[in-house]
Amino acid sequence: MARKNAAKRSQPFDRTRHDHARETAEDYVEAIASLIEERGVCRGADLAKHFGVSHVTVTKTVLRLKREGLAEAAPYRPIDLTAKGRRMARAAKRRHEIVYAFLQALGVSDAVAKIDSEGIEHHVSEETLKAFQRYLEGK
Amino acid sequence: MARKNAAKRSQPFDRTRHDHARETAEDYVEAIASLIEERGVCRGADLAKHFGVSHVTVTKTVLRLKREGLAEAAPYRPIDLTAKGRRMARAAKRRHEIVYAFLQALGVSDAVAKIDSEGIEHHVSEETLKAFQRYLEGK
DNA sequence: ACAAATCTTTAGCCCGGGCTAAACTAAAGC
DNA sequence: GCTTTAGTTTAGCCCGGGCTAAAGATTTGT
Repeated sequence: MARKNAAKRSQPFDRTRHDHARETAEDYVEAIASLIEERGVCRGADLAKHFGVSHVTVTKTVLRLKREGLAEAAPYRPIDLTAKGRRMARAAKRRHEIVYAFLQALGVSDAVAKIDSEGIEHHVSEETLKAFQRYLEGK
Repeated sequence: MARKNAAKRSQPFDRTRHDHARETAEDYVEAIASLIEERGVCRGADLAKHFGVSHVTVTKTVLRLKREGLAEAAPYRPIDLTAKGRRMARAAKRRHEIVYAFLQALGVSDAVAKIDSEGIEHHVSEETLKAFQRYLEGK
């Protein structure tokens, strides 16, 4: 993903070039958490079905999550989240829910609100999220 | 970017796996159009500065845009958009402006609205955009 | 007109996230 | 217990979008 402007890059905390990887990680930990909640365990095949990608892609991505200390799994065993992964999952879920409820409150149909909220959730700052919440409360 | 669910993939028009590439293309044509408008021509170096990436990355991306019939440029010459590229740029700009105005109207600060709208614009459907416009008009 | 400065391209690398094919492990059925 | 079936991993490929280093083209200035 292209950085949006030069200013951002020259900041002290020069953002990683891999926003996209972060988004994927958020999607995965969120999905893993929800699958564990729903059916007790999360298997690679479940994730493959959930995201509509091949199981091989899932394996590779989960490998990265392990590398980054977000997930853990013994070979051929179900996937679990680390404390860090669970924290990220909770945060992502919260954002996701707020965005989804907000779009619905604005009059967007459920189906479209679902799709759009999945795309939007990774791009709303805390400030914007607060604005969404204000709207939700004030209506 | 991971596909969001299996359903979408099993649709007749199985969406391309490269949503991300489309977003980049939209950002680029939008930037190219705006640079041409501002200063008459758009050079690779301008884009590099605008996105905060190396000029080499710009060259590669512009090559892809040419391949896809969105941009055109003779070697060592300024970059121009094709009719198709201009159409995409107009559509992106419109979406961008609506999202930006909407966030501001919701009470988000200008700076944050600017950043968030850049991330969000690629993920709002026409239906959501309509809802944003309704809110803008009705307030 | 030529030298210097600026801009662009090419070559070659990295990683993320897709894929298929093939090998391997674990679970289920008999 | 052994075989089948289901799930997982490994190998090896593709493309997008980052990068640096080096080479080539254009513009500018004297």
